[in-house]
Amino acid sequence: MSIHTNLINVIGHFIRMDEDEKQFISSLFVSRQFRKNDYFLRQGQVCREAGFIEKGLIRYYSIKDSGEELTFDFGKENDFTCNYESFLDHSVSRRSIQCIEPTEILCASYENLQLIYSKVKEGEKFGRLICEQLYVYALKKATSFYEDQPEQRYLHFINNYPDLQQRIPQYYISSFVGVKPPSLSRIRKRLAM
Amino acid sequence: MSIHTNLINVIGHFIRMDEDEKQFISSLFVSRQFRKNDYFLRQGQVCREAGFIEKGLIRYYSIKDSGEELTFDFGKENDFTCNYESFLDHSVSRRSIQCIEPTEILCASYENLQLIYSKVKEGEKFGRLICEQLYVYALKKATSFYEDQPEQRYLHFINNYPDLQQRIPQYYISSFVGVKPPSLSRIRKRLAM
DNA sequence: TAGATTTATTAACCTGGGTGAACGAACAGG
DNA sequence: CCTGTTCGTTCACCCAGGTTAATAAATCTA
Repeated sequence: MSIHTNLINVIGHFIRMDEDEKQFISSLFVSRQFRKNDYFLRQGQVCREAGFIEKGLIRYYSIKDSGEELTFDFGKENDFTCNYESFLDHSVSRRSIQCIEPTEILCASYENLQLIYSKVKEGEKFGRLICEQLYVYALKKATSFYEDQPEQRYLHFINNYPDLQQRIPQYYISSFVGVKPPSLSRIRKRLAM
Repeated sequence: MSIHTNLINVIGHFIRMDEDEKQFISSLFVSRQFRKNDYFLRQGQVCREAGFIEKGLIRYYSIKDSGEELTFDFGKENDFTCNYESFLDHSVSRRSIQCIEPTEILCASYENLQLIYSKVKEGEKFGRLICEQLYVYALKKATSFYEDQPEQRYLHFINNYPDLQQRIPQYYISSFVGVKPPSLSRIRKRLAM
């Protein structure tokens, strides 16, 4: 019986598991393939699965009242993904999760996730640590809008994700940074000089 | 033996407790009095207590490299408070929590909080729900910088906290909204017309 | 209460991002 | 290989917020 090595390694950064538990956790995830532009989650749906990105690249976005698309995050290999709020309380998602490359995601249903929490020794701890990590990340994101200019946010992006810069269209990046495409062009021009 | 009524009521919004548990939880919190401008937590310290604001008003702020003070949140009666990151892993806090009114805070040490998690039936659930609430709030905050103009963020502030507007100096509010005081003045002038 | 300090507003000027449009490059599909 | 589309950049113009400084109002405090 095969095991999802990357997934187990990443979970291993959070908690300790014995071999049976690794096998058990692995068995709760099923691999799904997505083509470019396919959706892992669509606005208006309820997020019923949590995912682990085995390969590929996704973006999180929402649509403003004005109709404007807003890309506020990306996910790549070895990242977890879901709309956490929607996943937790089965509320309708206001955000979409779209693959911007051919992507393989290991998916676990809400019920299977609960099995990890209840059956695995440190399962509850895993859930809490994931939530704490999400919180710290969201807080950092909010803080960057207080503390940094768009130029600095762009620099953070290319420093934190040097590989992603090549794989993501500029207009997704500009949205992520919080400016419009012409402005990101100007920033890039300034930095190049 | 007296019970912290407000505290227990607020916790009651998250979990169910029997009378013994209410009494037990109450006993883990000790009341502390703060004068205006006193600190619940100073930048550079480790946050060793979580608090419940019984009465008064606090602000969260950090200092930018430039020396500029940045007020990014407020807390008022019936809110919980701490620097969650620092509290959880005993890391040094980069943020300060200061009372901007005479304030009474019911305080529980890290160890006492762990007692709630371990001894109270739904204690773990309480911890998780608090974390989820923090996450959702931080995410909303980040989102508001993507979606809203300063004017809209100011309007959200006065709609969400109509009572606080009178109790907080303008230059804290302007910082919270993400603009400088002259700009908030202009926004207020625009709105008044 | 008077004087000192802090806070809020206003003005003038500057800067950086938004907007709409044009252009060229890259790309996809037939 | 050509053609239509998409994407990134650039331009000109506009506008909102930043900056600095002056002033007015509110608050402390002795």
